[in-house]
Amino acid sequence: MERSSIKDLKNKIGKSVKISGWVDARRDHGKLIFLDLRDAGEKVQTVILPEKKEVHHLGEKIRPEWILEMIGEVKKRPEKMVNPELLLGDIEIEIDKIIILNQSKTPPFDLSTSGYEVDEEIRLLYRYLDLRRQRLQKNLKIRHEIIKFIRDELSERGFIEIETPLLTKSTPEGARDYVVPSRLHPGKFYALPQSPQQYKQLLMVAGIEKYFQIAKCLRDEDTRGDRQPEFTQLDLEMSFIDENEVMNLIEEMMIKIIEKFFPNNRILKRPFPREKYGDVIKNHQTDAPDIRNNKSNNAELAFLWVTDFPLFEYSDKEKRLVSVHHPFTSPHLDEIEMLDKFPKQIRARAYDLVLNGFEIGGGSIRIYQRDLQEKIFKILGIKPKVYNTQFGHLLEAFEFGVPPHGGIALGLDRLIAILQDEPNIREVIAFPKTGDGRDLMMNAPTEIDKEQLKELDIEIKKKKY
RNA sequence: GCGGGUGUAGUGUAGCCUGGUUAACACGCCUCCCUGUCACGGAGGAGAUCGCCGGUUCAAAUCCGGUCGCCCGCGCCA
Repeated sequence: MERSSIKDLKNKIGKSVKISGWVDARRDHGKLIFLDLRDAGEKVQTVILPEKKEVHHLGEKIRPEWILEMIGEVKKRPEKMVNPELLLGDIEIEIDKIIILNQSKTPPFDLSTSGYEVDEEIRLLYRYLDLRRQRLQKNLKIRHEIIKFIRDELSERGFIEIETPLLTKSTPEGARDYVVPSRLHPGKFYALPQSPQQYKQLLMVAGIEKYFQIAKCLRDEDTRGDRQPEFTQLDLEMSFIDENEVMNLIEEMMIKIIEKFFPNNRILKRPFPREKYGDVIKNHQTDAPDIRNNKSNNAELAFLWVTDFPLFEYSDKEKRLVSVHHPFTSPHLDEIEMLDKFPKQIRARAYDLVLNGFEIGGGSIRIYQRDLQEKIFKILGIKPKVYNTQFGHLLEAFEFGVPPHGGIALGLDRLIAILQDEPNIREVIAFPKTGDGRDLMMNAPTEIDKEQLKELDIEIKKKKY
């Protein structure tokens, strides 16, 4: 007999079915035993009658989270016993046969709750159990659906998804890199990408015109509720466009996603308001303002485009000008001649998308002329020898017919967390890391053995731990 | 690195301010009873050296000092 999915049982009244899954709850009335069986997030009540002696005997020792295969008849419940609270509350399965596929220890915490009340450390240690809870199953499912929608939508619009390397080159600008030692090149290191920025620009040089990727990005910085060492971005880039086309595309997609998956949420303003950085700071004292009328109403979605960021800002730490966005961001064309004299006054062709006080994405129109790119590096205090070593590939590429281009990256974890009304992005990531970047379940990071170190020609200086 | 919060059975909490018998409650777990429950119900039971180290005291979960873990924020995050 073929296994039936619990969600399909409603159409099989009167039929004998085979179901399998986890025991969600057990109510033993002595003679009558009820077992709720769960598969793929759906539950159904099964009844074991006392006259089925052998099955009844098994039923007495079955416990929550055991895995059963059950054969029984799908029955419509008598009027009085219908439970209107449950999706399948008007049917039940009268069990003829049970095979215990596996037993389970008592879980270390309650799986039937939202889970917010449980210490997160133990949830992460047993993440495979934590993920059984309904709330997290839903989060992973909606995440999948949103990402699928994005893929379909962009594909229809002529974008193609292209994978870019994870093992790449460390660059000094921006966040701290995660580095990977090279075995074949002792003493040299790859870096894991903070974003596919340079690759996607090089794809524009390659004539791809419309690229996107659901991309893992890695940054070795301290975490926050909305920051993880590795996270997922919708990364996209287009040729022959301006900032309006990028913003309009994203805006249309956002609206579609919310209408399709979150019909009960209300978008505060459509089209999304666009405000210049200077005005945003003046009016809200932050570059990611929450412009909701009622800031505790999470069903209200207040999108805001922040535009016209400054191109540079002075870094006290580095004692030099640094890029506000990144060094590939194009300045406003009519301000280029001011670059030498008043660099801090130059505005960037950059834009951020803010949702309810969180930056959920940022992008820009890029530089596509070698001269201008070199000039920017110089203003940033990077010497030609250095930028030629670090960015020479990009500069050289710019000499081979580069289309004007630009794009954006959207933080999908943040977006989904906000839409799902979760307090942090860990709730929408299957296997998140702790505040100090550990995976408790896998127990990573770990030391590696001497042989591995030797192959990599690496020595650990001194153990401080 | 800095600031704030927090740590008591498997889980979630109370008790701490104002030191004083067997550290309480809920859920879970175990045993028994129960033919209509659906977070079933009833009876009984096991389970905690109160994060760790030290101090004060006749006496410390409680007061004091130190230390560690976790969470949130700041720095940092092109």
